[in-house]
Amino acid sequence: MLDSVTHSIFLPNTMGCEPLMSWTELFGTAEDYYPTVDHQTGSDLFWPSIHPEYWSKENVCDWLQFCCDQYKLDANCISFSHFNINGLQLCSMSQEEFVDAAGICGEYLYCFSNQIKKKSYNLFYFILACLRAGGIKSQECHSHGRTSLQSSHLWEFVRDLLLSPEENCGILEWEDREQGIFRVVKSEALAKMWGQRKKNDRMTYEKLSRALRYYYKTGILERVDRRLVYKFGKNAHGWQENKL
DNA sequence: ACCTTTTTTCCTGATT
DNA sequence: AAATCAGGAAAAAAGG
Repeated sequence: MLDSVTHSIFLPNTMGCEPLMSWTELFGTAEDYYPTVDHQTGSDLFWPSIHPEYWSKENVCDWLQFCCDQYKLDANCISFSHFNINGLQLCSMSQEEFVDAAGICGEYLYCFSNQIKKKSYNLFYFILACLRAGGIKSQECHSHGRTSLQSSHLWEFVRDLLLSPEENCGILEWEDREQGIFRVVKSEALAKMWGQRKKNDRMTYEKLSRALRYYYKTGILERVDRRLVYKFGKNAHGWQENKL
């Protein structure tokens, strides 16, 4: 039910970004659903609970992740590096800049960012409710203080690591940026990090690489005959420098 | 409850 | 010799 409704926010009429009016109409007040929502819990700053202008980079990431998840935006058309910014910067982005950074998704993101800038506490509450209903996922994302987007698949994890120098710390390295060829520099570290992500402390590079080999079949990766070297295949997206 | 896809685990054997 | 690569098989986890 949430899905159908929320979709209608984003996939409707043209480019126009008219404000969302009907939250209470649709859902009742947020309090009806989450009477105990506390929008300034001690430890973690939930991004929905603070005005976007005050968001940290992490908050922006979480917001982006939320949008992708909740509105089924294709993360592949989003240039993550463009969103390595804080809330103030996010708020000052024009529609053109959103489109630059995220193609067609940028229009929706622009739309949504406008909504949250506007004020609409009901909207904040609604988002918070979605996050909580969606369970641990987004919260974990927070508690681990991740600065990159969570992605469920191994190849996306690898890709995002490749794309975020901060977290990468020399674990992966581009061999040929244009062709999507990369090398695993620290195999054990990679396995450990993937294990962390999956909450599996028994992960090893042996096992991780088995999973990577399965990608050859699906065209996510292509075989490179060098040890510890892989190449993104035609079915992998979002790794190119100038994507869209 | 069921089904599909992805990932994990384990293994045998080859290669570097 | 120690890592890595190759996949088959099967089980578990995830997602729908």
